[in-house]
Amino acid sequence: MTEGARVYPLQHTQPPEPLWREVLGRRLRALRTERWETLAETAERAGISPQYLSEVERGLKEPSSEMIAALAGALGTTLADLVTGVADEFRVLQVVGGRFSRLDRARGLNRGAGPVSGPVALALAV
Amino acid sequence: MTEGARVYPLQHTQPPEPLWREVLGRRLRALRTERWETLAETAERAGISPQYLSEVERGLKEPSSEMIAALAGALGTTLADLVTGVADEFRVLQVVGGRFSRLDRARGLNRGAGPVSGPVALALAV
DNA sequence: GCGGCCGTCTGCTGTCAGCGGAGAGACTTC
DNA sequence: GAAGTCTCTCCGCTGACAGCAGACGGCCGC
Repeated sequence: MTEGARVYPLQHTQPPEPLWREVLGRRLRALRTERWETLAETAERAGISPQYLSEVERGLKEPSSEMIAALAGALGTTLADLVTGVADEFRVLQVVGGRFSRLDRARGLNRGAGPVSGPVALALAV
Repeated sequence: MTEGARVYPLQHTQPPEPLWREVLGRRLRALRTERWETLAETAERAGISPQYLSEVERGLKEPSSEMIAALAGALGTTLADLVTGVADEFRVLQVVGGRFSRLDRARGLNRGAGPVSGPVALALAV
């Protein structure tokens, strides 16, 4: 019975609304793959490591503002355009999982506490 | 750390393009003041301290994605709307503060063709 | 097989997020 | 005019995480 305890180490409660870093990462990866570039290429131009860029694109790490600016430059776009793209993607994702957002909004904050119920399927083609 | 403790207090002047955290903070403060609320009120609803909210609004601290979501909820808006507002503000600031930006954007991108002459890396100036 | 390229996972260390405490203005009331 | 209150901001501390070096599995060409 030792196999029972399976603990997820870094599991943030998955909110009904996707997080900023997740949508941003998705957008960054889209921009990079559109240009047919590898992690190493884009990362070098942005002055960061490819490992870290991989984690940022998957929404696992929170990039600083300087990072975001560097990545926007490395991907041949501006912060304004990048943020606009993220905003658009938010709209799309909101339509998919957005039934809960009002409820969640009324609740205020769930700072790591509070059970989040609700299966959220973020299946989306970019 | 035997050397004299030289501390760099997170200081940077305005880059040609404003940073994400700066524009976001500006937008957050605008949303809060529009509702005639104090730092304490909004902060309590978001579950954070008013001191910290003050620093976030002034662009001094980098809020996490969960923080941003909580603040959006506390201000009665959604992440999508908040990010859209930030994107709009980016455009405005771009026109006002930087005559580079249009030119910069029109310059397009250097399509992965070799290393960019100016490394796009973090530009923290004096 | 094997060597190189691509992306991801694992630890580690330095830095900063986030808060508690206190101070500076601006009013109000006595 | 001082004592109280309310607002926002500055300072110092500590736990948490950003960011990277090293290594690994999958995939291709030779």
